[in-house]
Amino acid sequence: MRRDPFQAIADPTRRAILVLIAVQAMTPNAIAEHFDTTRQAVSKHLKILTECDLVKQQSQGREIYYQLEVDKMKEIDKWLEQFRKIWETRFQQLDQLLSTIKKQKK
Amino acid sequence: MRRDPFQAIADPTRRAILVLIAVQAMTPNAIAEHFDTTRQAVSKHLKILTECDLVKQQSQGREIYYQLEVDKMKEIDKWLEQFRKIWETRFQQLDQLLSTIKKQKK
DNA sequence: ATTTTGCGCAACCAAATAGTTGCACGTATA
DNA sequence: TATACGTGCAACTATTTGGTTGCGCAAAAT
Repeated sequence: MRRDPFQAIADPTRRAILVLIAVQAMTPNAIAEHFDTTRQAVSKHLKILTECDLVKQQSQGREIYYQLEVDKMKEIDKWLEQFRKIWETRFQQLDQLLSTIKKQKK
Repeated sequence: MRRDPFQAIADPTRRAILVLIAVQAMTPNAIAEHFDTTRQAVSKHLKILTECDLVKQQSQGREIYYQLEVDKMKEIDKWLEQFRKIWETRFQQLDQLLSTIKKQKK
């Protein structure tokens, strides 16, 4: 089974769940109340998110709180890094171009 | 049809294609040579990437060069932004904790 | 002790997806 | 002009995915 953070954040509901529990840990039921879906559906999403370490569980009595595991998000950020370099370079080039035009005007 | 950059980068082959053409624009055939897959499969991935504006085409004779559209990557980066804030805050907190311990040692 | 609540899990279903094969079309080359 | 090449696209298949329903189990409430 393919299970990586990229595949995990492909689903809009899962992205929303991540944003939601980033603020504070929540139970599946509490999460489900925020969306137009059932607890079981949320539970499945949480399972996927847990399997790729984007969230972690924390039992408290019969309730299970899910909270964001921010470290795994860095993996996505790390992959983006290489592209960030590109757009920063291009921005610099644009910047240089603009300042060249500016100088020519003077 | 769901078509957003998050869903696009969920596939490892598509991520590899993006990295590949980030360096320089390439034709579908040239891209396919880099992977253990057929041209048609690559073509399908390119279609998806094109549909969500992560790449753009540039015809040259009968060849079609595909190049990275770096701007759309920023959309993913923008979403990550909110989590980056979290891990930076946590790092600061850890940093403060460490310096507190350091002071106590003195 | 019995009922309710919160939960995970397995079975099932419809829709989406990755990949293959075959074809059509325009561009080069002979 | 005839042939080869580079490509997109449609049809088909196997697999995956998101969602639902219906369990069973353990903790809390009655």
